[in-house]
Amino acid sequence: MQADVLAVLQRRGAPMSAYEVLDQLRDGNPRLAPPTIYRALAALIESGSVHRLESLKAFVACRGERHRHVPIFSICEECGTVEEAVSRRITNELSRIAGQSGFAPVRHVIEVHGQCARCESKEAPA
Amino acid sequence: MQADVLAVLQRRGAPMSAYEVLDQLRDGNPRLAPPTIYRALAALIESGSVHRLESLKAFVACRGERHRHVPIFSICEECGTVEEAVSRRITNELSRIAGQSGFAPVRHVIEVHGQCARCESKEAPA
DNA sequence: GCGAGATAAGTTATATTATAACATCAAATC
DNA sequence: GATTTGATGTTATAATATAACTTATCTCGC
Repeated sequence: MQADVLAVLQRRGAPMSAYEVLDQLRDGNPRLAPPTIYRALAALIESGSVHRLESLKAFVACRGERHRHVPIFSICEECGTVEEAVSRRITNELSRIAGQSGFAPVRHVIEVHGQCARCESKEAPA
Repeated sequence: MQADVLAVLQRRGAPMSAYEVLDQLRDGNPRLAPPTIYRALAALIESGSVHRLESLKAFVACRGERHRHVPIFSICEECGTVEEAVSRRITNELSRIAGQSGFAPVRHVIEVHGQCARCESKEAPA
């Protein structure tokens, strides 16, 4: 099931809601129910193969290295495209800030909303 | 209504779901319905007085400067405490990364989950 | 083989979060 | 006082997510 869910997300290459994934997989398995999908997603997230985009309530296949990185997502509000980046500097700086108050980070959520280059140039073509 | 909602969030000083806010305000106004709360929250977020913690699906009164800052939230998964911080370095670095791909940021979501100093020391007291 | 334990998936029901769509009301303006 | 405007009320429902229990499958030791 995890493989199926991951395959759907990878084929799409863009964020999908859990229910979109569900609908896809129901084509081949009409009795599929939400818990099955959510469990597969939880396992995939645990293993780092999938990320949840908190601010979109959506899921996307990981496109960076699969472990121990802090992904930074750029989310275009026009076309929905999502880019995944990594930055040691950001990671370090977040650790530093956390350290100041003795906070022990376990998980980072970094999501930047805006407009990608493509959509920007379309909108303000001057 | 915005004032009422903000007051509830400030009194609590911790994240609350929209429905928790709703329940509070229903004490004085039993017919209150979700859209009213969500509308007030939307306006407060727009004005910067309230933030939505995406990864908690919850809302919190702003405790930083009210405008034009990029808040960084530390969320303790033990006790639920949330700290709000600001870092020019992070903001700058995110701009730099965005700039590389021509992405124009509009809104940043930075949330760090982990354990606060207090809960950490309680848990591993050696 | 076969039973015990572990893991994943199925199933049913429901909880939680959020919004659409339309109605009402009150103040501001003319 | 009619009219527009903006906030709120009201009803209904959409979208997201999980609880709780059941069933199937696998594997390991015997």
